Amino acid sequence: MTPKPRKHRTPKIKVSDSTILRLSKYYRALVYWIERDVKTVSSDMLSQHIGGTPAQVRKDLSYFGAFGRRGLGYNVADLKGNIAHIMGLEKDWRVALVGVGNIGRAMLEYDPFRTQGFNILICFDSDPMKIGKTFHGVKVVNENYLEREIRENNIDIAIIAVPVFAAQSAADNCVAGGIKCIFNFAPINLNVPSDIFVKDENMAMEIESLSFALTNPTLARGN
Amino acid sequence: MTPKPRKHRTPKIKVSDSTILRLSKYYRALVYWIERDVKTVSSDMLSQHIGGTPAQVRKDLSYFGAFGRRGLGYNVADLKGNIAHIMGLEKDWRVALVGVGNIGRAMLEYDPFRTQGFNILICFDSDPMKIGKTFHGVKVVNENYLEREIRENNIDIAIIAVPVFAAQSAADNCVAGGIKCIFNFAPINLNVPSDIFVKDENMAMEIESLSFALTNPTLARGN
DNA sequence: GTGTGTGAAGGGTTTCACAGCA
DNA sequence: TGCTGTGAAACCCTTCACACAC
Repeated sequence: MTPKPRKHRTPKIKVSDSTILRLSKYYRALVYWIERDVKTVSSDMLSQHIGGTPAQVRKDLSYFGAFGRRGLGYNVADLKGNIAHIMGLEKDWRVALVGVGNIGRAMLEYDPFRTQGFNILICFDSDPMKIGKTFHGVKVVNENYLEREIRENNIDIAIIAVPVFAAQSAADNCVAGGIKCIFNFAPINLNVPSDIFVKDENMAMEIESLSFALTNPTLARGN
Repeated sequence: MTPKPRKHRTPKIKVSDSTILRLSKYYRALVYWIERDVKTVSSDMLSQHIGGTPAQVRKDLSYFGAFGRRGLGYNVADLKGNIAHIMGLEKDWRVALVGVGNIGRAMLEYDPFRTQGFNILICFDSDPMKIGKTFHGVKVVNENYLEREIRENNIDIAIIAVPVFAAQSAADNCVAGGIKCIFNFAPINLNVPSDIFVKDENMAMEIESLSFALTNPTLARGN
């Protein structure tokens, strides 16, 4: 009768990376509809909004629970809350930025970051001209102190935005400092223990895939 | 006897996006070895360098040709040349940047871009404070002229780095101007004709997948 | 009737294992 | 012998289709 609060379940199997990325998209779509006072959505609406199929939406969600009501669809606010909880988006994360170059500074200024609980608390660089200065309210510390500062500041996520030649040792120091999660912008395969989660953001790769798509219009597929 | 020049073949089937992204990695690895005067590599070396399996390396390459020599491996310079040709990396691409905000400026300053033949020739913005100015040697033009300028400058690739609310209309104007390839940083699903290749770079999604990985250490998988 | 939740089918990518060639 | 190239097997993800709940 009354809409029961739904608890999400934990899948027995590891869930695919594409499912997780789609959950992010669903989340953004739900925020969009909340702003517009839409109360209920169907898997069909969700799929159209993000560019997918209704079956896939239902499958993705079904890994974590039964959030909808048959014949009615999903309550927008509830589903948003459930996804936020599944993905840990209500939490605040303590983030460190290693390398205050162009990409690093773009991350500092990137708003969706801050507003979603990803707080860059400390920056590192090896350039004496930058050490001691403040960028966007965050102090730049000598990269030599990476391990200690990561540990003492209880950092959850390290963003590595240094040149290739410095990336592996930066990662090593982060790991030594106890980091469990790395967001890596350097176009190199970081060697880390298997319990460390590394997410690569390799702009060069993405760009080159555009070149491939233009060169081979008949071979390339979407994303 | 003499190492014959190998021509690459065109696959009969569409090749997966992950294969293309790995070709980029192989390419980077080969450049690395050329700098170090390594003449020959095996699929095993390649796979270790980028973090994969030897079988996958061979399979990926086999879609495009037989570039190795049984019992010997691959000639580094030849393979680099072949991959460059497959991916169109010897070409120069005419790129337009739509939106000169933080991300846009980071793209302007991003070196791997320029050095690989991706030339940002023109920028667009709607901010009167920016129009007419020059960033990194590139002039900023009023976004209203997007369609015309894209056409007249024969732009191959448009980078969309505007806020969400402006992204769809920017894409529409690019398409009207004849663009075939879009690199989209706005966290929104762009609606474009099916012959337009769109590559999404959604930082928020990537970041949220880190949050998921930290929240569910046992469920998350690599990249 | 409507739209979800899900086992089963289908399709695509990765891994295996070995033939074939240097 | 050593390592590639490649069909076949295994695996994973997506799509289908329908029972079921509202």
